[in-house]
Amino acid sequence: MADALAGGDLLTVFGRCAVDYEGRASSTLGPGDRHVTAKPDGTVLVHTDEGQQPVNWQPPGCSQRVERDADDDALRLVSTRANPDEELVVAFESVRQVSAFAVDDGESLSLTGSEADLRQRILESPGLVEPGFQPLVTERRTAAGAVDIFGEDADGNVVVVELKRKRVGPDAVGQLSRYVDALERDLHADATVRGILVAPSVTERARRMLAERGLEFSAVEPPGED
Amino acid sequence: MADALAGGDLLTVFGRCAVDYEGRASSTLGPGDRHVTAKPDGTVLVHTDEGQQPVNWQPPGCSQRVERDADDDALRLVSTRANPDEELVVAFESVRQVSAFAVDDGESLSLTGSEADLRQRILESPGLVEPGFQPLVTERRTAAGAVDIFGEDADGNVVVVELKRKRVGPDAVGQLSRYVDALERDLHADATVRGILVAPSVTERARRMLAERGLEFSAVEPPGED
DNA sequence: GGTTTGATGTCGATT
DNA sequence: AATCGACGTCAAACC
Repeated sequence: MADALAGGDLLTVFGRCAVDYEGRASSTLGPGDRHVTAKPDGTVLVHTDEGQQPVNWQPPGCSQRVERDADDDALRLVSTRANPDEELVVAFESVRQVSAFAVDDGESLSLTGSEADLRQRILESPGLVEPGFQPLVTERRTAAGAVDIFGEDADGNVVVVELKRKRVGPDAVGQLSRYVDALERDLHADATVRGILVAPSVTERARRMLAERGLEFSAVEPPGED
Repeated sequence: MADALAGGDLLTVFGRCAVDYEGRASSTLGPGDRHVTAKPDGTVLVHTDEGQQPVNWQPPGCSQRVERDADDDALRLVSTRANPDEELVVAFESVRQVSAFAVDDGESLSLTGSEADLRQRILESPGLVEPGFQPLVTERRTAAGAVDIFGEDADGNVVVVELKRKRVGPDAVGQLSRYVDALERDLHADATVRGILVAPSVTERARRMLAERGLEFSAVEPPGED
């Protein structure tokens, strides 16, 4: 088992265990049946029978080792990392299955429908934002961070576009607002800066917040399957 | 295997497979060795040998079924859900291991060091924010959302406190800023509203943004292990 | 290594 | 069912 850990295999253990974590936060989990995965990149995942997220975990890059208790011969998986200093201990009281798999996987995921795809769509058809909109730069830096699309409208006004791939809430309004404020500062007071939130839809509270700040919304869907 | 899916077991399959997903976004993944988990609550996880996150997944509540191809006898795991309409298909070309586990887990995770723990600490020792601070309400509603702690300072000014358990960036400043703006509206212009961001530390950009908006920062650590 | 932001984020609470 | 904000968020891009 220690060989598998050292040899680049993906290791899985199913059994009854208790889990302790100490690091950015602290947690304890009493005994129960769980599925534990230790990946060759240092990742550790502890899964119960419910939920998409692991109940405990350790990120890639961690050091992992298997210990066997001198007294009761019980199995323990210990994973540690520095910066931040964190430790995860999975203490098994019984083990039902241990497996080691050699993994051959050369393929990587191809995904469409992301914000990057929406940006591409806007750059190809700027009129989707509004007639006459002209993109000038993407990722333009401001004192408040990088603007998704920086451009100008049909009248030559500066336009800041913030993109979201799905329905937006107050957080996106805050983001757009920060960028508009920062640009008005950067460009002094000589230019009108319009802020347009581009997303499939907007929540009611976000719509009110946009109105209060003089910001706008334009409905555009991210590209679907092609 | 279909029995295990129906019977409340946790099912795992390791083998060479291709994965297709279509829903909020779309993805394809060519053939490779992966570890697939199907939980009795409807969760599906597809893990490669790298990374903490699954390369593909389906959330709890999905309907899952196992199909065997009439022609080549190949195994397929199909998971679907409505609202949003999503489908995940894992098509195996070879299987190295199939396991089904009955899971007995009555314990739940106990975690300390969360934002809720930080709030508790502040309510017990309000002076940590600043001398004379008096909490009045938690989760006070405003037009922009609920404020973490609403209170007043030694001079009777209204104080809005936004809590974060770790170092904060621009997003937290935007959040606090929205709450202060909303409260100044709600309470008309007759009161001074102070906004204080309470967290272990702040990034440089966030510090500048606080200063620009007349907001404040107070360094408080979340409670560690007890 | 720190900072900033996107994500098929997920998850829980509340309306 | 929709909304909102926390999360040991994770992960990537940029500096």
